[in-house]
Amino acid sequence: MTRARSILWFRRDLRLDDLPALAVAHAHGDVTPLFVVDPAFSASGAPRRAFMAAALQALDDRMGGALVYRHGDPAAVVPAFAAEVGADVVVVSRDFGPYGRRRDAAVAERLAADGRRLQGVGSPYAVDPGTVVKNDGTPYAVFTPFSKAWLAVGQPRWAERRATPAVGDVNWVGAPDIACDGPPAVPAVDSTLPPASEASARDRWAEFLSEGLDQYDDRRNQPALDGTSRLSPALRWGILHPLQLIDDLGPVRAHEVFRSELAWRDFYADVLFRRPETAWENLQPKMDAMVVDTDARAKERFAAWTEGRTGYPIVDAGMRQLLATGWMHNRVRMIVASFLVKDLHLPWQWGARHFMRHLVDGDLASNNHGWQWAAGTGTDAAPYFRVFNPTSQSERFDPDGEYLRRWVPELRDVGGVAVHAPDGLLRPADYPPPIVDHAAERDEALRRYKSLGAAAR
DNA sequence: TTTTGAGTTGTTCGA
DNA sequence: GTCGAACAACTCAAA
Repeated sequence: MTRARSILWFRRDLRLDDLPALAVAHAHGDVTPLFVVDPAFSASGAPRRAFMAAALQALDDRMGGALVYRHGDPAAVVPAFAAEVGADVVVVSRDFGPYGRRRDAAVAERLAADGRRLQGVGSPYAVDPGTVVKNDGTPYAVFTPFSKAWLAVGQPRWAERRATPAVGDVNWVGAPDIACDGPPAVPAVDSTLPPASEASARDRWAEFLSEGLDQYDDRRNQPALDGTSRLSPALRWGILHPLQLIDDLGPVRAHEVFRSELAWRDFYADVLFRRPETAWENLQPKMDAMVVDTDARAKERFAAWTEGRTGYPIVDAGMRQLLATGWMHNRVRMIVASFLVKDLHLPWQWGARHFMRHLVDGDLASNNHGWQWAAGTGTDAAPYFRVFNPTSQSERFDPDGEYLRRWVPELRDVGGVAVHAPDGLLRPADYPPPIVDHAAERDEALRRYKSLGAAAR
C-alpha cells in the first residue's frame, strides 16, 4: 500500500525553513513539491525572471531535485496534477492578492469537484491581511494608527510563536520519477543583490544586523551607501519570512524604523486585500478628475523616463539602476515617481506597470500603493504641494554624486556640485539636456491639483 | 455625538 | 546661511 501523499504547491513562499505549509504537508505523508510556471510571467524583465528562477533552483537543490515544474494556467494544471499523482490535498501558503485569490478560488473549486481540497496555511506577512481592525471592526485607512494596532495585535502572537521546526525527514516524491516540464529560463544578469537562496538571505540578514541596522535610520536614505538590507526581493519571494527578521529586532530606535517598514508592507497588503480594485484604480475616486497627459508627447517622455535619459541625473541614475539590476534604492524610487507624476504629468499606472515588470522585489500591493501615495491618489496621500525637486534631493541624499556617476557614466568627469544638474558648458555632449523645466512643471502640477479642488467644490 | 489632534519620506520664500 | 511660515482642506481615529 502506498503512503498518503500531498502536494506542496509553491507560489511566493520559496523556502523550506519556517514554512508552516511544509509542516502541514509533511503531516499528511509524502510530499510532492510543485511549481507552476505561469506564461503571464514571461512579460517580466530579465532580472526579475532571473531572480525567480534562481530562487526556484536554490529551493530545488534543498529538495534533492524533486521540484516538479509544470507550465500553464494553474486552474487547469493543479487539479490535473493532483489527479495524476493521486494526492487528496494541495497545501499552499495563502495568497491575499487579487489575482491569487481568484486563482486559488478557481483551483479550490475544481479540486473540490474531484473530492480533493486546497489547504491554505500561513501567509507571507507578519500579521495576515484583514486582521488589524479598529474598535468598531472596520479597517484602518491611515498608516500610523494601523501600525500601532498592528504591533498590539502582532507582538503577543510573535512572542508565543515557535518557528516551524526544521523538517529534515520529509519524503519528497517528485522529479525525476514524476514527469516534469523544464524550469523557467535563467537570463544572464549583472545583479548586485544577494543570491536567491535561503542561506545567502540569512547571511545577508546576519551581516546587516551586525553592521548596518543600528545606523539604518540615518543611512537608509543615501543611495550610494549600502545602508538598507536589500532583502526586499527575499521577502517578496518568501525566501525569508518577515517574522524571521522581526524576531531579531530589539528596542532600539533604528530597529523600530526597520520594523515600521515591515509594517508598511503589511499595511499595503491589507489595503489591497480590502479594496482589490485599487491595484490599478485610484483609491480616492475624487482624483479621477485629475488631468494627466497620455498623448504622443507624453509617450515620448515616458520612454525617456524608462530609459534613463530625462536629463535629470538622479532620475536617470535610478531608472538605469532598475533596468540593469532589477532593483532601485527606495529614496530614488520616490524621486523618479514624483518626477513621472508631477514633472511629466503621466498616469501613475504607467510608472507602476514599469516598476512591476522590472523590480525583482515588485509586489502589487506595496508597489502600486506606493505609487498612489506619490500621485496623491491613495491612502495617506502626500499633500499635493509636496513636489520633489530632483536636483535638491540629489544634492541632499547623494552629496558627492557618487551614485550619479556610478549609474550615469557620461557624468564621470563632471566635477563638484554640477553633477547634480550639469547645464551649459558643463553638460557632457553625450548627456541629454533636461526634457522638461522642473520649476515650470512644478507650477503646472500645482495648477492641476488646484483646479481639481475647485471642480470638487 | 462632538470635538480634537494629527497625518512617511518636501519646497520655497522672505525675514 | 538659517529659520519659520505658508502651501488647503479634508479625513481619520480616538477621546
